[in-house]
Order: sequence, then structure tokens, then C-alpha cells
Amino acid sequence: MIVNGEHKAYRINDKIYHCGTSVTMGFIGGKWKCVVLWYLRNGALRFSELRRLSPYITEKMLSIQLKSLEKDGLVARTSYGEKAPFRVYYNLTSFGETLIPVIKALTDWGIALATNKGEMIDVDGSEAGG
Amino acid sequence: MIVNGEHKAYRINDKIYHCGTSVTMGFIGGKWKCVVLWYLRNGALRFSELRRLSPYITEKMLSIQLKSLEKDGLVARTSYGEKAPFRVYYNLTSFGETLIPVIKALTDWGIALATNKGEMIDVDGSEAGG
DNA sequence: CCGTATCCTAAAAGATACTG
DNA sequence: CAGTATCTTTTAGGATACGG
Repeated sequence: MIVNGEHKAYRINDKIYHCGTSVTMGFIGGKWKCVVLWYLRNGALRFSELRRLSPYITEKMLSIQLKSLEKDGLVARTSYGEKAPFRVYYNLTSFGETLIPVIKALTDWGIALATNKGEMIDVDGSEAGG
Repeated sequence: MIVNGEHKAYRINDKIYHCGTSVTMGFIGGKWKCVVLWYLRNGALRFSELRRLSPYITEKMLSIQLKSLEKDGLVARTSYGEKAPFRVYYNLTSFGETLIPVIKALTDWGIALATNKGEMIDVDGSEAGG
């Protein structure tokens, strides 16, 4: 970013960002974070529920993303039970909720494009047996 | 994405996306595409102008991103001159312009966070020399 | 001026098996 | 149920040199 002819940047928690877009992408970039945040927009979900809603994310990736989102303060984790099987819920923090309008803009644009220029298809052989 | 208990997906130009967010991220994901699109929001810019505005992108990466944005129909390339030095301008297409409100949402969120929780710093020794 | 070509590293993501 | 651990593949990104 250039301000009055000088190169400037933002520093947040010792990370350097060269423009506002990069800041946001640092929080929601990658393949899965937006997806997870979007699924949490209506309330807490369990690990297994997120897995079912997003069947193409592996357990490992979901775990990594949730940890990262928690570390960034976007998501909170609550665990119930003394021993397995545990019940673990994830929900947006108030900070995380501030991202929902942003992700809604992303999602709406994608759905509009898919509606106009794409088509909806079945996956996982859900045609069979139906 | 799950519709009536069945897994569905979008297909756009033979690419498969499992939710609306993923569609948009396919177009603007990565480190640089949003940045480039954002700089083009007010009109055409030359390759070298984009380089100056975004000094941390290498020529190779800028070239790759512009090619990709052009292929996706978000950006148009216009070249003037018979032989070197050429003048090459990049501008948003009308399709690309539909992304500007989305990227504005991203950018505004990042700037708001930087303003509240971060600080602006000088880079490249621009302090030296006054 | 506007890029390509080549080589390289690092980060992201995926497959699979396993555990308290 | 809610994850870890390990290994492998894929993709993104960067450094540098060169070309029309």
C-alpha cells in the first residue's frame, strides 16, 4: 500500500500485511475456512456435524482449520463429557460473526454465478436408490 | 452442499464446486488476485503500474495472476505498439466489476481490523531521507 | 517495457491408519 | 466421538536470469 508516496503496511500480532485485502485473506484464505465459518453462521455445530455437512474435507483438515480459527479468535470450542465419547461444539465468537456479512457476499456471488453459468449436479451416487 | 438429504455440487466450465463460497474462492483465492482486482477498480493500469502499486509481487506472479484473471473473464488485456517497448493495459471486464463489491467487503473488514488491533508501519526504509 | 524460462522451497492439502 | 500421526502428493509462491 502506498500513502503519500511511501510504502506502508499493517502489522497485526506481529504479522505484516501489505493491504486490507491481505489481512482478511490471512483469516479466511485457503480452501476450507470460509466454508466452516459459513456453516457455523446459524449456531454451534459438533465436529461430526461439520464433517457431514462438508463431506469432502478430511478429519485432519477440519481439525487443522478449527484449531486455526480458534487461535485467531473467530471460533470457540466447548467440550462436554468426562471421557469418550465426548461432545464438542464449535461456535462463532462475536469477532467471528463480524465476518459473516463478508462471507455472505462471497457466497452470494458464487451462487449467482453457478445459477447463471453452471448447473447443479448430484455427487456420491445419490441418484442410485433415489 | 446438501439439498433434501442429497449431496449436490455446482459444475461451472467443467469444474466442480461443493458450495457457493468455493466458487468465489476459485476465482479470487490465493495471495494476489484480490489485490490485483482491487487496484484495477478505478480503471485500466499498465503492467508496470501494477508492479509499482504492489511491490512485493514478482513479475512472474503478476504475469501468472493476470493470465488467470484474463482466462476467467475478469480482466481484459489491451496492447499498443508494433514492437518493444509495448504499452499493455489491463482493465476489469463487466464480469470482473461484479466482484468489486465482494472485494470491497473483504478490504473494508481488513482495514477495520488493522485500524482497531494493528498499526501502520513504514517499509522499505522509506523513513530514511525524510 | 512486458513479459518467459528455469529452478527451487515452502505451504497446503490428501490418504490412510490409529487412539483415548 | 473427536480427534492425531505419518506419509505422500500437489500447488503456490519466490529468486533469478534472460528474451522480443
